[in-house]
Amino acid sequence: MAESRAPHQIGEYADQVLSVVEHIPPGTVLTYGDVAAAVGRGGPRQVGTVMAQYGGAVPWWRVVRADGRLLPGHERRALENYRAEGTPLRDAGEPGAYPRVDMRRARGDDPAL
DNA sequence: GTGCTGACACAGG
DNA sequence: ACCTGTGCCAGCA
Repeated sequence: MAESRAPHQIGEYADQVLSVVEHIPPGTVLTYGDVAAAVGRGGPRQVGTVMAQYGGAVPWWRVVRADGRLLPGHERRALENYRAEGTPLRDAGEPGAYPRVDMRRARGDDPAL
């Protein structure tokens, strides 16, 4: 019963998702689907929803779309981190067009997958 | 109960 | 490279 009503306790699902993201080693990235698979529950959309709310507490830039696209509006922020971590990128060479993560090389080697 | 929305994935054009 | 539609799962009006 009476569990002290913690003001909005983070659901266990969100907790697991954040945990996985925290464990992504620098220089590598995972897709939303990968994280969902690692957690073993929900889908990429659920992961996205969780990240939208608590992403600020974890290295959100290490989670990208399956095509290696960066978050709309945060490309700049992500690039800064990738440059500092040495994350392999695919340069488009076109000005104005932001580069994308080279999934073939940057994808995390998480054994959960 | 129905429908829309969302930091997604994938196939087609 | 871009856009569109469909499938998926959960939350919310």
